[in-house]
Amino acid sequence: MKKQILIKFGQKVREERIKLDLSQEELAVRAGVHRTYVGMVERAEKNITLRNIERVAKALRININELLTF
Amino acid sequence: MKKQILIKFGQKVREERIKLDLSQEELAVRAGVHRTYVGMVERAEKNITLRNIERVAKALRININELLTF
DNA sequence: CCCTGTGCTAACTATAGTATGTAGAACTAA
DNA sequence: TTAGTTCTACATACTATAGTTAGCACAGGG
Repeated sequence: MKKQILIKFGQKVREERIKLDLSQEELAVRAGVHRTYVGMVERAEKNITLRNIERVAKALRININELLTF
Repeated sequence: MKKQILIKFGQKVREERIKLDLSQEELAVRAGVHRTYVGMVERAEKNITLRNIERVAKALRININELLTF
């Protein structure tokens, strides 16, 4: 794993999560995914799918294309 | 499958592919994915991952966030 | 000490992604 | 007509990996 695109995406997620002052677990609950999964995505250890990208974007209250703008 | 986000994404891919006058197979070769996979994505039968979204975007010569703008 | 947040591992199950083959539509040519 | 070509839909089936879950470690703040 650890591909550039995943690293950038993970950083963006973390950045937006911290802006909202959320813990990984809080974000996970909002997005309807598992606690450790958010950590894995932020650490670029998972190649997230489109449906989960959408869930995370909604949980972060930003547009999906904005979440993909690095 | 057949979630709204996948339908929109599939439509966008097809739209951009046709703009470039590419067949599904030509796009597949450019993106380094399988022939039938492009068809499945366009028909919203597959929940594409971020790395493949990037590959398809590059093959279509558009930005990844543009491909996620519906 | 707790308690919270995060990193990390390992194992599991669900599904993404690969590959082959069949069929049919639309076109081209003989 | 009939035959050949290209493109796409669709049905499996396989294998790789996404996504789930539990558990342990450790740091920082109460």
